[in-house]
Amino acid sequence: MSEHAQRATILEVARDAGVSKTSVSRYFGGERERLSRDMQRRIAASARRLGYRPNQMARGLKGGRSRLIGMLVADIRNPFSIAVMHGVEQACREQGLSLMVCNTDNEPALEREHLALLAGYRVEGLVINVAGRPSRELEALAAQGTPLVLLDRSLGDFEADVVGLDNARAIDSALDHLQAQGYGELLYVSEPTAEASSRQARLARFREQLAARDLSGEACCLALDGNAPALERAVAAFLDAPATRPRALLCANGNVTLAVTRALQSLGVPLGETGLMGIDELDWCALVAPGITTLAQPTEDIGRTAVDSLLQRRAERERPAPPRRIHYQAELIARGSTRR
Amino acid sequence: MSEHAQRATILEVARDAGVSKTSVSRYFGGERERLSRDMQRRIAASARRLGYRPNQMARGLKGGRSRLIGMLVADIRNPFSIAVMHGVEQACREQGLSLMVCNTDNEPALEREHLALLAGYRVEGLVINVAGRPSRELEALAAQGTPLVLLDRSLGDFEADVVGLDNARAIDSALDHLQAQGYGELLYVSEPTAEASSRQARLARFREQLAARDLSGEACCLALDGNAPALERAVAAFLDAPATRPRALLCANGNVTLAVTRALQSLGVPLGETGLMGIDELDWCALVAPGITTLAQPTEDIGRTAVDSLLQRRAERERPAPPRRIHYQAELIARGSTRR
DNA sequence: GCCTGGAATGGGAACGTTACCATCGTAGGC
DNA sequence: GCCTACGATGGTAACGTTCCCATTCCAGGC
Repeated sequence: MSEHAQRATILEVARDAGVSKTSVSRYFGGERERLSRDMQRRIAASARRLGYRPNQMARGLKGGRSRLIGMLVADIRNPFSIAVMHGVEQACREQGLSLMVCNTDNEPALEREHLALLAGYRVEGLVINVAGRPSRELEALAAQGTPLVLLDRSLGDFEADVVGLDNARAIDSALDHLQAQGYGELLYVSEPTAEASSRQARLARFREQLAARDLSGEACCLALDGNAPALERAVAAFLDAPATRPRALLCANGNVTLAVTRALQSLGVPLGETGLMGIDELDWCALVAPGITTLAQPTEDIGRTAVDSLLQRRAERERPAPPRRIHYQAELIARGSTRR
Repeated sequence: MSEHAQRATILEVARDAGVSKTSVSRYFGGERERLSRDMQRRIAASARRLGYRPNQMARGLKGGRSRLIGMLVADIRNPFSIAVMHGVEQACREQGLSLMVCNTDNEPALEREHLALLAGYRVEGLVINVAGRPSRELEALAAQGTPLVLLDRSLGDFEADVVGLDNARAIDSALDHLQAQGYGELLYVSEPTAEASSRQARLARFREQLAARDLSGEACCLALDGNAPALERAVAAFLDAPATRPRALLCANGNVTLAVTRALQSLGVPLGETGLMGIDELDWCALVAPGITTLAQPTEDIGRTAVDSLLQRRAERERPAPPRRIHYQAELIARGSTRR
């Protein structure tokens, strides 16, 4: 291993060990036990001495197995995405797979671009968490047989496995809790639902249950990026309207919880008297004022399950099993913000 | 593009367009302008119709250019890491590079494993943010000529470019601020410094300045993972000790700020009267009680600069330029936690 | 008219692996 | 003692690119 030595190749190792490159290939390709004790020792010694690492590019080319999993994240700064990604990463590592993470910043153009790149690397599976309709690229990948799993949101009528939260029951348990705590006038705050099925599911369930239960309230969808004033106005309007029962706000996800908490603080509204509750558990929910009640998603599990699902698809390859939908239950973490 | 069609190859496109594969290669390899108008049209049409994407594996193999950048992150759940990663990712995209992110969860074994994998993919550059001494793997990578850049922490006497915070001046401005606000008795809280140069630099500067200024105080280093009680005891001891001037806590990074805030809350200590300040700006610092004063790092810039540095190294290839060290200034965000 | 040169294109040999198909012993069944 | 079969090993042809070196064509200088 001199100064600017190129990486050693399988051929050099083979020569150095006095064996054929096939044997070296077998050694590193997981067929070690097929080799004699002696040969194993010699290969190990040579490889170690030369600092040999199998070239994954060559491997991927020849065998068609890139050992790569791609992940498309709509917003990498969302803690939920990070937590899921952590699960995905662990599962991949356990399987000897590497992960390529691409952040689309919610831009469809970036999404297509990244998808094209991942396709170029011939990823063996794709974990996807993006907005919008399925792009040409995605359809090509699917048609080509790349295992896909959608995180949190399904994609139009696109047929693929989905792993996420049981949104209906999550909303139900939120409402159960709020009702039990005596809140009767609700405002549900969400980001725009147009492009994300999970947001739609939550919103729909909220509306549905509002009618079914002894509750009144409304929902409000708005984009959060930078227009805090709009949100503040909406919250203020809700708080100023006449009401016969205690009021509470329900936030559709962590981003909303952050924005709403800011708005409430800016309006000087004390939490608890006015209820506040959010989907997604965040680091700081325990720290703000009386603590913010949340519904925690089992993020790591979701990530791991996504990878499992991918591998299963790959295993049953040509079999056209119907799309699986795996829904996890949220866990209620009650804190002061829903205690009057 | 039939149901389970394999991806088209360059040869198929060439045949379909009635040209040679060299021409197709040129078209996709960024030598488009060398081709006649007519040929460009024909290739574009065929490629589009067949859904052709250059196989990056083959590219990487032949040309030795993987178009891949690797990033090693010690703790992916640290918001600082995420923010930097976002910058890295943007810079990579602008350069047409893809990013492979590996999380080491602060485990040296995982670090080696991931490094080996990245080496296998022949990454063209490596952004590294990990603890500990340089591993064999890392040294091999470096010796082989892979451009490296260290994030936030330097690695023993390992020679490589470093991008991070100007730790000395960051501590100075923290102390300036605390002093100006009238605090005179300080507790500096850090995670163990053994394996991270930036932690060492901050701690050393703190101790040094304590002596140089009219301040008294001490420093306390402890592991945060799960032993909240220990931290709580340390904080309580500081608060109980007799003092002639107002007390303040200075947190070495975002993790510490989170843990200390929890400890203070659990002890029922009001912020402001007891000062609190942290390095790293976090989503929720404005939300907790009177707001927590922070020193914000220019995370995106740090990430982008890291990639720039990598590219520059690659450009000046065989030239043995001395290691560069780029240090950014932190920005003070004053809030209620340091107002008496 | 011939030679030079550059622009447009094509052919073939790598790149480092793996998969398939030999080849070689040698132990065991008859 | 011979044939079979299996276990251990090796040789070689792909995989899909890029890069180097032709080749062709035509414009322009002498």
